[in-house]
Amino acid sequence: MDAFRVLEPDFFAPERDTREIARDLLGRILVHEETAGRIVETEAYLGVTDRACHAWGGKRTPRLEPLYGPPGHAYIYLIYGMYHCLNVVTKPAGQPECVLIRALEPIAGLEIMADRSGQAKAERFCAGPGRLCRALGLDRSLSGVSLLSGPFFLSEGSPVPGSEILSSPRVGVDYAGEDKDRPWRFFVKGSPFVSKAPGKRITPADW
DNA sequence: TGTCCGATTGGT
DNA sequence: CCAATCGGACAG
Repeated sequence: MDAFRVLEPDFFAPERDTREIARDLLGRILVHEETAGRIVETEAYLGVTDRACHAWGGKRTPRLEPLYGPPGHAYIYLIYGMYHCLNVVTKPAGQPECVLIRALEPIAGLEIMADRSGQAKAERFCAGPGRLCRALGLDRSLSGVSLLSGPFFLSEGSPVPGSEILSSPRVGVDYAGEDKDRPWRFFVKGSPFVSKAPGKRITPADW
């Protein structure tokens, strides 16, 4: 894992839009101990004004504290009593915006991922937010930790050019009213590792 | 303390 | 299409 160079802190410069960061995270590497994967799918959650965001309306609870913390840290929560979802906090403390990591292309520790995921094909190991957390061994005990150092971190990898990025509405946010259709899901065009086949509402990767 | 629900997944 | 499964949020 030493071969991976950790992402520089200025990746999370205050002036960067969370959607820009969501796109720039594509192609980067997520490492946890002996496993690693290339990010191929993300979603942006824009804080207090975004009905799909956990912090909508300024909601703040113990579980959400990491989301209100410094950028470059993880916000991990348990969903449906059995799966975990990993988010990367994108803005300075007090500004609860983040990027949900939805799929990875496995690149290290494939045997471990296969065992943990119970999946037969590598394309499925990390295809979905719950699956990738299971494959990398991530759970809420890691919520709040920095992703810029330590055994759990983000590495530079190679950013994906805009021409190779597509966007669509976010998945599973029908409860978000007027915000449910915002095209803030980003994924690598043609990647067989994304969580689901691109739907019909694909748009250019803009906002 | 009691009830309700979910940024998912896997099986029917 | 639907059940699994439980922590967290909130009402009382």
